[in-house]
Amino acid sequence: MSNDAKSTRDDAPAGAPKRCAICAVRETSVCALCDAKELGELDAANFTRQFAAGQEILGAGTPVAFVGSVISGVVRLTRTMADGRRQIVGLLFPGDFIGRAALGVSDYDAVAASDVTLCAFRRTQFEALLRATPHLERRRLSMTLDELDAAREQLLLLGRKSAREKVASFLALFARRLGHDEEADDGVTRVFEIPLNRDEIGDCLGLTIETVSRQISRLRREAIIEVARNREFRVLDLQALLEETGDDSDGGILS
Amino acid sequence: MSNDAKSTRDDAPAGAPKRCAICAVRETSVCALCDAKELGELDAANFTRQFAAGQEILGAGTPVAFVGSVISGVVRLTRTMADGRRQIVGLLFPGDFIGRAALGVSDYDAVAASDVTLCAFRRTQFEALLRATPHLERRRLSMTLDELDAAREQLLLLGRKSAREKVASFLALFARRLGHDEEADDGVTRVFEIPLNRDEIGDCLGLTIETVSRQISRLRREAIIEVARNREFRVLDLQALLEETGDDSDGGILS
DNA sequence: CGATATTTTGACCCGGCTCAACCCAAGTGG
DNA sequence: CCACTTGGGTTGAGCCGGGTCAAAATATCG
Repeated sequence: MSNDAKSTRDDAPAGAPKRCAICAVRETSVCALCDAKELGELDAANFTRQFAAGQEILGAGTPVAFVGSVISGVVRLTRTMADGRRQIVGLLFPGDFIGRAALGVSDYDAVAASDVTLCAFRRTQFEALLRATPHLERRRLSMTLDELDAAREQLLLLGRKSAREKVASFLALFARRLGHDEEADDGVTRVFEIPLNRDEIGDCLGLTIETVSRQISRLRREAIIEVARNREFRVLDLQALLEETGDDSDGGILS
Repeated sequence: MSNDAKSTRDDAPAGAPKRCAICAVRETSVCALCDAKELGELDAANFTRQFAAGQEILGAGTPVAFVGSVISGVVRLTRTMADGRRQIVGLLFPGDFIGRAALGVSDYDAVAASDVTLCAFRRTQFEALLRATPHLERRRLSMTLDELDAAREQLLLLGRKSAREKVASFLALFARRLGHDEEADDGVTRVFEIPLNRDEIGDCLGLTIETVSRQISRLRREAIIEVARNREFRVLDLQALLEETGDDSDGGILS
């Protein structure tokens, strides 16, 4: 249960630097457009919550007490059918916002895929802040439109891409969102860790665990990627990986 | 090209009832929360545009000159891959909003599926209105979140449902959004017209035209639906149709 | 190091795709 | 008025990509 999560509200002494000012997702989160005054109001209302990997953050059909920004870690949003079939309908990375302030319940589960730190607000309080803070609502709208675009991209993936294209697209997404470059003797290698097991990757891509595994094995055999300890990926040939996604653009991954 | 569309701006005499006040989508569109004063400002800025079935409203990668609400008809949003594979990523019904005010280009095509009437605004002007009209931005956020939910529902459909479940879900959607009841000797029949051909239905559901046709034929053989002139559907057994969708809830279709 | 969970691999199968023919309604022109 | 075309839509036959089932290999953890 989410009740196990740690909450902290360590009040900084007056005059000390505001926590918001040193926030890791200051530039990308819902408060990105806020000025110093607005930031002060948010700073007074928020609290930090920690979730361990696998812990439920919001449950489908259960009351939503809080909303907030992902500071670190990855959250997965899951829809489940009556007979157990599952689809991961969203992945939230640092800076992304979780929860719908105006609604008391959620349609899907939100689960911490890795250890997650959240900058949280009481739901009803955040709703009031939204209305009182134009920059906040504007940024929230813009982020939601981006999320909608991402979801529509995923519709194309699920509806029209082959298993190989799906897996390549998925790896390219993580390379872009979580990857960092590493110097190798034969060029640069993009390295990242996927905080999902094969089952969960399958639930993202509308594939079975076996098909995901086979496609990853094949990319590895072709020396496009390397995999260590199941979840650590190294892209040896980014160009080749992007060509396998079926997309015409690189999604902004090339610098 | 969209330039062929008819535009009208028939200025009403002062004191005459504002057009917004008698708008068919007054309660559901982006201006649903606006008060009389705000409505007056919108009324002064909007203009009506008509599009014939099949006409392009916005093209992927081309500049967006205007945004607006669908007054009547259905608009489809399409993503196309380099090799021609297509996915319909959204259907806009009366009341839905088309176009992203803050962005000058769109990622997908918007095409009139049926004859469409749009309540349009110049893009940059609407962007200014958004900022000046809190009720407008709030409603736009709420509608975008609803669209996101719908897109995620569709992710589950594309990723995890069988062809039969996909087609049943699709028909149930139109029964809910466009259907009207008709008294029959053996109970009520839900009637609607789908403004898409089999090809386009396939592009919605990630299926081929043949599979769509086979599933429709099967539902017809089982006396769950009737089809006239290819696009006119009558649901003879709504309960049975809903059971074939694979969903546990009825999506609010039952009164 | 043993125990357990996860991943990989192989063999086989089936739902939905491909390819091809046919149907049917709505023009169109002789 | 009818032959011919044209553009969906339907139906059938066969195939194949990805699912299913089973077993082996590898990680993780106490």
